[in-house]
Amino acid sequence: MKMLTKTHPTVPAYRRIQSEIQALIESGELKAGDTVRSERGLARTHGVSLMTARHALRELELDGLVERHRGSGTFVAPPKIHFNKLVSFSEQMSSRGLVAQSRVLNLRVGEREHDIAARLALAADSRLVKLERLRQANGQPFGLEVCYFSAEQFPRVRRARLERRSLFTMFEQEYGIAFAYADEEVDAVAADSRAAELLQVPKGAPVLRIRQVLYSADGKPITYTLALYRSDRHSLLVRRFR
Amino acid sequence: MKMLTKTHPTVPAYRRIQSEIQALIESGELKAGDTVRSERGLARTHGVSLMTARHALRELELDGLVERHRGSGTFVAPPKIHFNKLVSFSEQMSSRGLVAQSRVLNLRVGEREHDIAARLALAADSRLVKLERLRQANGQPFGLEVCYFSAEQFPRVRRARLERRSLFTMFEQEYGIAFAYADEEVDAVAADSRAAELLQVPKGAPVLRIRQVLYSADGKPITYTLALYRSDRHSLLVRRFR
DNA sequence: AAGTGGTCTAGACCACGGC
DNA sequence: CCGTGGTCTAGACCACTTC
Repeated sequence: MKMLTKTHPTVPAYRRIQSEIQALIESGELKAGDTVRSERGLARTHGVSLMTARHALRELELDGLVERHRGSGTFVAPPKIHFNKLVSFSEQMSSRGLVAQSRVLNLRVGEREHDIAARLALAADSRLVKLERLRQANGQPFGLEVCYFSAEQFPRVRRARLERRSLFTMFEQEYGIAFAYADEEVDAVAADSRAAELLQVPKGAPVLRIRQVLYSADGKPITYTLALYRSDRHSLLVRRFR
Repeated sequence: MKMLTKTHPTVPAYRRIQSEIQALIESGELKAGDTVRSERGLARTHGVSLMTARHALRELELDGLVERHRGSGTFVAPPKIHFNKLVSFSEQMSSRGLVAQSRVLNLRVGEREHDIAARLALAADSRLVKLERLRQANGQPFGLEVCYFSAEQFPRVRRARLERRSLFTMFEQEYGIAFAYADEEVDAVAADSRAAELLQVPKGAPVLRIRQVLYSADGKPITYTLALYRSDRHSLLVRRFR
């Protein structure tokens, strides 16, 4: 019944313990397979009860950072490969050791396209920003992306910035929007003549089409993107469960 | 300090409480938005401590079955739409209101294909079962699937059964294998003449190619499937997070 | 046997929500 | 104000793994 020793916003004790261990793992001081201090050890040195120390380790387990084995201990989990993870184009490229580049082909403000507005849960005649970019990896054309979003809600778009920063970053920094998830519809289509030329493939070549709606943390659709990828340079990885 | 009142395998108290509430939800007795009994209420009627009742509700929350709100209570969560879920062909079809059919084009035992054996973590010269099926929906050709698995581990394959039961079911019933997840690599290719004929599309038409490795619950790869789908009749839905 | 995680108790105080 | 979930205590016994 003490409940003292806190800065006012009262970070729970189990959170502090959890963060401390998480920091050790993220800094590399604890590597995959290393044993993590036991419940009893943590309880003693942090001056908390067993249940509280246990809570901290349980949360780390739920986050996938540690594995717990009855009778033997708690261990740093092997780094997870993130499947079905939402990443920006540049993150995607750099994780494969490629240099990402983007060329803005078109940037128009004020487009009206009913079907796309509908997908973004906007009024049918809403003004949209339409941004068309050619994605390149190591200087080679890779994909063609056309992205739409509300011109009213997001008026500050500057072409120059988009050449360097991702749209992703722009939305986060300029508008404080945190993206949470994206729904993608994937199929195969034949490249039309314009796409073929830009992607440098024969007209009619099969390309991967991805139509994506990106949602913010509060569940609102923010952008709609139609993308065509050269199939020889891009394939999609999906993990399905259960 | 009692710890009595148990059948021998000792189902933990929090699990019993959890199962009981889960049953109420699954049977429809509790519907989305309904309030679930409080920690204190459950503790009293189940004769357990608050921490134990709390544990039960916490697990239900982690399973996504309930939402908890401090100060107001615990509520049945709205039913979740399962994204990136592993389902059989027939489940996939019936969820769209279509009738699934399968025609076995080929069933060969004893194939040796080094690259595929490698993907299944088998010795390079392992004997494989190769099963080729034409998938149809409402009588229309839909996709072409070639599936491989170890002939040594799974010798009991009967053509007749595969026309009706899914491979999925066969593995589960005959070998007690529970599938856990699948990794899929998706791209777009042009239909070769055989695929074009079977799928009734022009030669060279873009088709969606999915190469899938299916894993059992213990993380072992069980089957490798190469599938081609008519793009006009099938598109893949993926949800990506974060 | 010693140490670990898993379950559990019988309380407590707190912050928050709705009345 | 009262009921709710969130955090926490100072213990306990059990099942399991390692030595």
